[in-house]
Parts: sequence; structure tokens; C-alpha cells
Amino acid sequence: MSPRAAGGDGRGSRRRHPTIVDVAERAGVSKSLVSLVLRDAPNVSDEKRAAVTKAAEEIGYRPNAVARSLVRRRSNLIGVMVSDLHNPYFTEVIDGIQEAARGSGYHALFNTGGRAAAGEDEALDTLLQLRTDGIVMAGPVLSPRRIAAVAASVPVVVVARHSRSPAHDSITNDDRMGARIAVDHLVSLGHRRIAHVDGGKGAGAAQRRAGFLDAMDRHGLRSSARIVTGAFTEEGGRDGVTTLLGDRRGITAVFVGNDLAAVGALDAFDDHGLSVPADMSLVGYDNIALAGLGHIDLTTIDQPRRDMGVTAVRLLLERHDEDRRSARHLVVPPSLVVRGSTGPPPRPGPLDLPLGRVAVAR
Amino acid sequence: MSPRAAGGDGRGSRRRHPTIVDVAERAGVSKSLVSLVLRDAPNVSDEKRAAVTKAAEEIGYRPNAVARSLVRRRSNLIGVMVSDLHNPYFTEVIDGIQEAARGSGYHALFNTGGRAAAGEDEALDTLLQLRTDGIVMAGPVLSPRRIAAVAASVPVVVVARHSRSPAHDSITNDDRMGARIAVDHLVSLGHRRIAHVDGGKGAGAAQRRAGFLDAMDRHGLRSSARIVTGAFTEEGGRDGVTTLLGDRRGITAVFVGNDLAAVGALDAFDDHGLSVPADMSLVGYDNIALAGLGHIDLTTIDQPRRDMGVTAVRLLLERHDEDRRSARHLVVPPSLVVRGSTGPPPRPGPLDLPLGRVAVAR
DNA sequence: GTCACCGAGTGGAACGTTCCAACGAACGGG
DNA sequence: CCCGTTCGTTGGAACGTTCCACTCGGTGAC
Repeated sequence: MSPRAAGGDGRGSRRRHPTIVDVAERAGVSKSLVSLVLRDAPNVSDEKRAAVTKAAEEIGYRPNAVARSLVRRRSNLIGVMVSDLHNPYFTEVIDGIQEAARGSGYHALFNTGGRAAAGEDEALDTLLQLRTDGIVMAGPVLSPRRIAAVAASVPVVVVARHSRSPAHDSITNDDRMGARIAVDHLVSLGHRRIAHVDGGKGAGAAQRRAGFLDAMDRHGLRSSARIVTGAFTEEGGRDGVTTLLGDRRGITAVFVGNDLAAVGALDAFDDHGLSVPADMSLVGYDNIALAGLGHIDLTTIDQPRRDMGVTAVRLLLERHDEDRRSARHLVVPPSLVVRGSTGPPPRPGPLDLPLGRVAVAR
Repeated sequence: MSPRAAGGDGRGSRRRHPTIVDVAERAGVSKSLVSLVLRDAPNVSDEKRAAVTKAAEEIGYRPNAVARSLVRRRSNLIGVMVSDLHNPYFTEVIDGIQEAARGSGYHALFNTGGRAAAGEDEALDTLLQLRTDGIVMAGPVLSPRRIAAVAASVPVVVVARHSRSPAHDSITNDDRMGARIAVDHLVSLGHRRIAHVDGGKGAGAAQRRAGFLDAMDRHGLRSSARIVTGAFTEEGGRDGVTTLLGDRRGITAVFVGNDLAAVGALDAFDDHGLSVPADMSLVGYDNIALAGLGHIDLTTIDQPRRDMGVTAVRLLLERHDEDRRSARHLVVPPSLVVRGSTGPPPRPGPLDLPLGRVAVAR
């Protein structure tokens, strides 16, 4: 009896997976032929093809991707390291990645670093050791040096974070422009004292901050621009607004780093008894599905999330399958989506009121 | 010159990864010793250990998990098939899974089926071919037969979906009980005509539906119970409410299948000019972070999402590492979280109004 | 009738690890 | 002084595939 004999070994361990050799024996052919049939190669007689298929079916054979990856030196796997799975922005990018990967015969596998550099490092290491054919980093907070190091051994595409690195590709929206559009919108409504609750060290936060200042400058409002530190999470937005309201000086509008944080900001305004947009206008960023809901109804800056995911995969495959060597950094334009969270400032009229004359105890 | 010589091959293809043999050559030891050092085994001289570590460092060696998995016949990978990455409920379960996996020397890898059986099948196949050591299915919509088939070749834990299958484990909250708690709460506020927008074919939807009917029954309200089909998504909730309002008969409260759908319901009520909770009370399910935000402020049923993720991994490892063979099906109790979306019905008073006296054509 | 070719199928060497049996040196006990 | 142990190290056989070189008939051209 073959030492491979399964079933009834009594030791109680889970039955081992059947291999290509098991299929070959049962079908009475060589393992090579089985391999050919499974990858449906031409030049195999119908007769043998049927026999192999039948045998594989009967013993419940499932190819071992591990062994295949080893010998082929490619896994057909795309590893995706997502900064924050709680942010719907990323899950929408993921939809695009998933779709594009499937359409090209690849499988996408996700990972998360929980918005921390150490976590991202570990997540990437897992992907690297698995020898994925390419890695997408969605909104990494990792240092550019670490990213470049990863890119030295596998094609990398960074999504939602600016880069000029020659080592990898990237796809982002124009965060500076988006921030400017947000400010322009608020200014056109009559706002002058505008604050920005930023995204802290999050991907793209620096550009949005710069764009905000830039636009305020252009409108001659640099001196009344106010920036407080936040994060790309609900808490980040809530905390930022709380800080802001502690010492606000007649601020009538807030541009928050992203939609998730804007939702947190909405919450904080509620707590302070400020109604939006009557007392305070609010603009977010990303246009996540949540922003469109009646109860949130957030004016925001849209970026084509799903397309960005699709494009990320395309960039990866250009490198992997077509052997492109030079870096490509794509930037897509954002656009304004006006909803109910913005309106004219509370004291209307073209006259600019002097500073801090709005009564709020604390 | 060795055929392995890398660098300067001029063909322009990405440099191959260094292997354990490369490290061995450079350190002047055997590959076996390198292997021992890397897995830091005892009984290796400090001298050699240092030499190997140094060599590995210098050439940027990174172990090949593929080759290791092949020979060890275990991958230290936990595959997680998530029904819907857009649902924060699952991303919170994921946090727990991630945490528990890391704590036990495993790596979690995620996948999604996009709430469709075909997608789930494909996602599971990827995980299966990768030979993950165990699979967690979070809220699968797949048929029990398919699930059992997967469980025949690898340990499986199903999260958030009831099962009595002897083939795998599961961890759920008591959906029936949760639904009853929701109804009890509404009834205690004075509601009589209560509707349920269900979760369609989603995991746990059937139990919540049953619990709803059960509770209505117990309160003698079976005849005024109304159920419409929805889904566990914003759209599902919105559509369900729209259907409901088309022919409502004095309904004053709605219990929606989950929080995501409840948020959609909120939206629909807005559209119809109904205010919550003045005109209509609303209860959700899951207590996702969103539900707690001031602007949503949803009364809901809490389940310990993160803990469920942690437990799922624990169940998996009991099978994989401790070789447990019998199935375990854990059920945790849900609890009521009262917030601002529920209140007394619009027509107060203890007197029960007769049926159908509210004018609605259809 | 020979030869080149083609189609169908096969064996064996890789792929990069781990693990096991085995080895020599050092060492302590009898 | 020899023998059994222990310690540090090593070669080689796996693991389950793919791919290459090869064989073996049959067939068509000359």
C-alpha cells in the first residue's frame, strides 16, 4: 500500500490535500499530462483530457498555488496594503482594485497597517515574503525611504499620496487644487474667517494644508486663516473642531481634511449647539458615499476613487507584464460637490465685521 | 562564473530575490546553518550566527514564505473572506481578527466577495489554493453546502451567521434575541404598529426577521407586524422604507436589519418629510461607530464586534494548533443602546386606535 | 523506402525552503 | 585509552508544481 494512502489513518489529523500525482495515478497518466490538462494546453487528446478532468473532480483536487508560485516565480497575486479599512474612501478604491485585478487574471489580497508606520511595515513584509507580483499601498503613512526600499524588490503603486520618486508609480488626485476649490467655494459664499482642520500626518494632508493656505493667500485672507491639527478619522475631526471652538475668532466656516473627519466635526458642532450651515459652514474631502446621505449632506471635494483603484492595478501590470521601467505619477483632478453643509455666513452683508465679535462664552 | 550571478545582466529585468544559498555562500557556511540562524535555533555558535546575520543584512535577504509554506505544509496565514468591506461592522470585526492573528504569530489576509455568492466562491478559492491554515468567513451569503465543502479541507470559522454544521465553527450574536430586544423597546415606548425592513439574504437576516415576528407575537401584535425586503446596505434600507411608506398603515416605528440600512432609512424618511423620532421611531442593529455620531444618533442593538473577531481566530487556532475536531458554535448576547432615534409614537395615549384608520389609497 | 516532421505524452530537473540523519570534534566517565 | 554523549554543522531528500528535453509512432514529401 502506498505510503500516501489517506483515509482511515486513525490519527485524526485533517486529510492531506490531493496532489497532481494523485490525479495522475488515478487517471493512469503522467503528472506532466495532468499539469497540461489543468492549464488547458493544446495537443492533448480528448480522451486523456476527459480522464484527467474526471479523476481530478473525483478526488477533489485543488491546485496548490504555493508550489506553482515557487516554480513559476510569479504568484499572480496583487498585495494591497490599506492604511485604514475603516475609511470608506479606501474601501471604494478597493472596489476598483478588485475589479481590475480579476479582469486581468490576478487576485487581490488585502492587508492593513492600522494607520501606523510599524503596522504598515509588518503588513508589507507579509506581502513581500509572499512574493506578490506587485504591491499597492493605499494611503501609506510610511516614510518615503521605506516605500522606496519596498519598491526595490517589487513593483509598487502608491495611491492617494503624492510622490516624485523614480522608484515607484503613484496615482493621486490634486490635493492642493481640491483644497483651493473648497476655499474658493466658501469665499464665494461670503466667508472670510475660514479654518482648516487638517489630516495630521495622513497621506495627502500636507498638500491639502498647502492648498488651503495658498487659496486663502490669493483671496488676501492669509491673516485670518487658521489651521488646527486633526486626523483622517472621525475622532480627528471631532477633536480638531473642539480645539478650534476653544479659541475661535469669529470663524464661520471650516474645511476639514476628509469626509470621515468632517462627519466627526458635524458631531462636535452638534455638541456645541452650532447648526450647520446656519452658524457654521463645513466642507469635507473625498465624497465618500456617506457624504451624500440626507442626514449628513456634506459639501465636499470629489475624487474618482474607483477609477483610481483600477488605474493603480493598470500601472502595476504595466511594470510587471510589460516591463516598464520608468516611474509614472498620475494626478487626477478633483471637483466640487455642493450639498447642504455650506451656505452664507451667519452675519450676512458685504461689510466685514471686526474680529471676535461673535458671542460665545467659551 | 556562477549562473546565479546577478547584477549587470543588462536584460533589464528586475533583479531576482537573494536566496538562502546566496546568504550561505557569502557567510561561508551551509544553507542549513543559515536556515537555523534565521529561525534562531539554539546550538549555533555566536560567531557563525553573527556572520550569517551580517551576510543576510548586506544582500537584503528576505525569506521566501512560498518555499517555506511548501515544505512545512503550513503557511501561518489566516485567510479572511469578508462579505462586504463597505460595512463598518465587518471592518470592526477585522480589527479583532488582525489583533488576535498577530498576537499568535499568524498573518491575516483579506478578501471580499462583494456580497455575491459567485464572488465569495472565487475569493475562497484563492484562499484555498494559497493553502491558508484557516479561513474566517465574515457574514458569508454562500450556501451552507459550499461552506461545508470548504470546511472539508481547511478549518473554517463563520462569523455573524448562524450555523449548526458539524463541519465548522461559528461565532454569532443572538440575532433573534437582539430583534426581540429592539421590539420590546419600541413597544415599551408605546408603539404598536411596527415594521421591519429586513436584510434580505444577508447573514443573520432570517434570525432577525424571526425574532421580530416572535416578539410582535408575544405582545399580541402579530397582525400589525409588517415586513418588507431590504438589504444590509444603505440602499437596502432606503429602498425598504420607500416601499413601506408607499402603503403604510399608521406605522410609527421601524426596526431596520442593520445600522447601515438604518442610515439609509433615515435618509428616506428625510425625503418623505418625516422627522425622527417625532413622526417615526427607528432602531438599527450592530452599533457601528457611525450610529453613535450626533448627527445620526441611532438607537440600536450592540454586538461585541471586535471580540467576535478575536474569538474567531481563537476558534481557528484551537482546530489548527490543538487539533480540536468537534464543532463549536458560540453565541454572544446582544444589548440595547438607546439613543435619539426612538421616542414615543406621534399619537400618544394608552388607547389603542382601531386598525387602518389612516388614509392611504393603496 | 527513407527522412524530416509533427503530435501526444513522459521523465526529471528545477524553484527555495525545512528537516532529518549523519558527521567530526571535544569531552567526561569508566 | 576507549566509548558514549553532546555540540555545532552539513548534505540531501523532501514539498507540489512547471517546463524543458526527449521519445515514440504516424504521416507526407521526395
